[in-house]
Amino acid sequence: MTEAKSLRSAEQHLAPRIADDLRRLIYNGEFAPGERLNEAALALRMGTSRGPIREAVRLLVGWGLVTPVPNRGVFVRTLSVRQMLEVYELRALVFGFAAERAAERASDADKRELESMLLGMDAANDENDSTRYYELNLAFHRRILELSGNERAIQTYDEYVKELHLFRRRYFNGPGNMQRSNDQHRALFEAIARGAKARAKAVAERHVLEGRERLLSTWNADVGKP
Amino acid sequence: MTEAKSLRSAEQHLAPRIADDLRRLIYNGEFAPGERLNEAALALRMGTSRGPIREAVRLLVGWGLVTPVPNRGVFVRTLSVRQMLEVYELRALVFGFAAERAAERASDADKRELESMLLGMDAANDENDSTRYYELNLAFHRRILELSGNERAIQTYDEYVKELHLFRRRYFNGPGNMQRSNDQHRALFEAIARGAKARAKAVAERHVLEGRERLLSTWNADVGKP
DNA sequence: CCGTATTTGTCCGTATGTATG
DNA sequence: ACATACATACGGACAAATACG
Repeated sequence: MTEAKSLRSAEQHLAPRIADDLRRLIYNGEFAPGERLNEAALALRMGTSRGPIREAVRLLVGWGLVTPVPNRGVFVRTLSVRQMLEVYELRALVFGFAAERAAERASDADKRELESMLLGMDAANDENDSTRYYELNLAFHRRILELSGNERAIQTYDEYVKELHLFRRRYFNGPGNMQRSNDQHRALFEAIARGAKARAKAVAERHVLEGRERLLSTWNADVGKP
Repeated sequence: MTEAKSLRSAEQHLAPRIADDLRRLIYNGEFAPGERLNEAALALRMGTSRGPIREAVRLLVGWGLVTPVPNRGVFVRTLSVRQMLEVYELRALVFGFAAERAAERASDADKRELESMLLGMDAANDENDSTRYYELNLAFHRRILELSGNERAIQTYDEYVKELHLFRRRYFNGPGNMQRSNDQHRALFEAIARGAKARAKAVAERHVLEGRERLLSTWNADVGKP
């Protein structure tokens, strides 16, 4: 439902907000991969005209969530397994880089913050609260990216995560992997905490790549769509 | 001058072409960093209305060449030295990754192609043809990216190169560095040719990072703008 | 193979917000 | 502080192209 607009005037810059709404709708599966987005229908749904819709859609194109086809419209992007593997490789690369830098740069306060996130994930794990675990997991990774001190790296990483999100919803991590994933988080934290940059980098890369392997095997068990 | 459009009708999909024209204009310095892009003026210049201009500008935003300011318009992005250093680090990372993969995957034909590019750069160097050297240099790097077999890596790399282009025009490589740069190319080629992936990765990373250092020292000698 | 319907691409008028005198 | 100028944001209409029957 996405609370529709009620204010009539003083409502400017609709496009970015509409783009964010659309992003959420795509993540939630309301618009399935491969589906076409109808400008007029979206305009009606969002209670606006086609202008802001078009701009919002262009933003989604820039984010890689939809692909435009001339004179046909835009389609929710379908990430092939091959493409997903590619993005995972790059995500591993950037995350490894960030972890290496974080090991060099993290302050004591930063380390305490990371540890508290770790504890939170432990708790979420015990309570089998996969949603909360997922959120904390995202925040943990992002914090490490921030600690790299490289703003552009954060941006790149976010792009990858956004794209993988298209897949992650379908092939979700089972609860069994949650514990294992968090063990790796702890190993990564300890490497960062003691400034072992080479190990931090290796552990971080491996962590992402193992996530990739899990998803891949889940998919292989499925023999789902290409 | 960028040959203006002459065809009047049957010309559709203006936005992507306009965006590409604008990209060239920015690269050529016609629009200086920090300068504001006026929609109406651009529409007049391109011989179209403001609609396609708006969309083209949004594409530029997605490419990171311009930054939008609410109710103020878009401005040609000014890459700070810090930002440039960040992008260089990431470019080095991706290039190192690609070189490692290329060392594993390059066929004999691929290797011959790389070597011919190398010879072309030698020739351009001898003739002091920096424009041709620059083109071949770009193609050489790009070919290695392609050999990585990771399409998304190519895309990411292209993004970085586009952004750095904003800077490269001002702080251009002197001819003295051309020889040294090509020596590194040769070392990289040899590592790829004999499948030494670890060395290929290291050489590739160092190559980009040394380019970064050169640019940095050029800038330090300048004490130019932030 | 052709006509029709639907959808995207384009254009321009109007409103709103910011900066400048 | 106020008025004016100016640029973008939005809305709706027209034109072109594709898909379908």
